Amino acid sequence: MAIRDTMELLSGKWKIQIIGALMQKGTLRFMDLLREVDGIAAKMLSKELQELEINELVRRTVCNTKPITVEYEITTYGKTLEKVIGEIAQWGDEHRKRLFRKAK
Amino acid sequence: MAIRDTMELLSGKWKIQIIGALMQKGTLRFMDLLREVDGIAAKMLSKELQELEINELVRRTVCNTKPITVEYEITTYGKTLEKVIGEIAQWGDEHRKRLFRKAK
DNA sequence: CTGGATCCGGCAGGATACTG
DNA sequence: CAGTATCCTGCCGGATCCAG
Repeated sequence: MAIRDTMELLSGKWKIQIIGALMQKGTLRFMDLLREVDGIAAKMLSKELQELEINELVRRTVCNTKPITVEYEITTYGKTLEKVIGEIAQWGDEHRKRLFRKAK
Repeated sequence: MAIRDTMELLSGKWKIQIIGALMQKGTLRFMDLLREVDGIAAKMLSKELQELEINELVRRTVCNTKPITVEYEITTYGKTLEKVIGEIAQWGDEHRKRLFRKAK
């Protein structure tokens, strides 16, 4: 089933959020992502980024600055996920509004 | 972040697939879902369905037949997820095609 | 700064058996 | 048929320390 394929690529607690951050902000360094994706640990960020890179959703570029910095950005292929993630974000947004309405 | 809200509701290995099945087929009984959602165990199906019911994405109806049967269906609120899940399924579909193209 | 190595606890989730 | 109870396991992911 197609849904399984998608969810497998996006498995893990953080991948969608990472992609979401990169989609919003464009190119980001490791440190930026660490700040942007709230609550993630360096090890997890590293691991999730590797998996995203393997699946060609994210491109990793090492800059020979001193000290080394690394930039991450969405690939053109990764950008095909934009619609999906956009929908997810939007739905969550309206879901929140709904909860707020019910609260009072 | 909105994405977190969405993914929390849809957390677990099976929820999206369950919703997907219900979206396609309409109302389904427990047994039907067990067959429809390939690979899921009864315990998991039961648990995920409960969580979906709590979040008002799915409605549970007990029919007093003999023996008892229970029907599940997407709520109108759950149907607002249609676009999201549709996008996921479609993307997975094209992702598969892409993999196939690269394979040869 | 960017990560790899290690250690570790919790819990998601599978198998099986049982109940109303 | 529609679950619940129980047990067991892997591995996800957090904390911490180390290295280039």
